[in-house]
Amino acid sequence: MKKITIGEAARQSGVKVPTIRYYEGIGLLSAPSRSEGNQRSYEPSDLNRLAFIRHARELGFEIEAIRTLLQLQDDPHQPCASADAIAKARLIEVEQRIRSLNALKAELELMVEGCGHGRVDQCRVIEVLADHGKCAHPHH
Amino acid sequence: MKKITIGEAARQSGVKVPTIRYYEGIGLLSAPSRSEGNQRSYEPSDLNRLAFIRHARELGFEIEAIRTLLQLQDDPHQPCASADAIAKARLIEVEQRIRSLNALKAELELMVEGCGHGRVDQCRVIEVLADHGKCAHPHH
DNA sequence: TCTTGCACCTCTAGTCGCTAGAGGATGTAG
DNA sequence: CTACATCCTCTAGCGACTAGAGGTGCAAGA
Repeated sequence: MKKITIGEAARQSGVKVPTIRYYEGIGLLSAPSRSEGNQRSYEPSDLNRLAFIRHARELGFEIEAIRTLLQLQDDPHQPCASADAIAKARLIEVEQRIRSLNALKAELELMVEGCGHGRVDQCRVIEVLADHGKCAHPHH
Repeated sequence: MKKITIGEAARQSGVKVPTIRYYEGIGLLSAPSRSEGNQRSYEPSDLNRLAFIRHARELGFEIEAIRTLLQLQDDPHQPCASADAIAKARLIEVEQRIRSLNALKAELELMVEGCGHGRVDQCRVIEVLADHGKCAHPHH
């Protein structure tokens, strides 16, 4: 149960020091106790919360979504419908993003393949950018 | 060859009015001539440039990359190696992004499937977030 | 004990690519 | 002439940090 400095918490959680302070500032993390010299001193249990946030951020959840998820975690007797809804919404976002990135990928591949490595006036990269009609799938 | 107001340019190019002014402000678009009453008045040829920018933005190119691409377009005798390099770099970015989003998608699907729609203390969504080790592929 | 040097503190400002709003001028249709 | 839409400039805000200035705390070596 020994206390941890912010630097140690950063190392163990993988969340950077200024980011931890930022999370505290926006109320995502409650303010820890302080040492005599006014330095933040964390409980080991704070690391769980930090890991939770980090993981959720890696999965692309927005801060406000994470705020809700943390509140749910704090009150385990609530129904988990909201958590489910947040995750489902995120899944749909990700699926859409993948679809649109796949379209972009196809477009970029055509551009790059079509580049004859000559001069700009024969370059398909520039040409396609200048004329959307030359896209393979012009509906992006 | 008749002149066009900013609103009309916005309608025809699909770039919003404040965004056109913003592009002018950061020097992506050269300042157009003005009417007697100080209102911007565009040439039809400005619409091409606007369309180019819009298309490049849709493909996810950053403003600085677009700035370079526009310079290349303005000087068609240059070799197109830079354009090619920019497009290739963007392609690699997109491919990486797709890979990482596919990993996220798998993760989110597991979370959502595993949610028994009961209470938070049995919810896989919360559980997985709290413990990265429960991920299917913990290397994100 | 002193000093070195890193880690910590707060605060402000910057990043990117816009977007929103205030407060006022211009242009056009009836 | 009067509405009303559109235009103008300017500043501030968004999300999620990141960077830097200017100062304090703390542990270890000489």
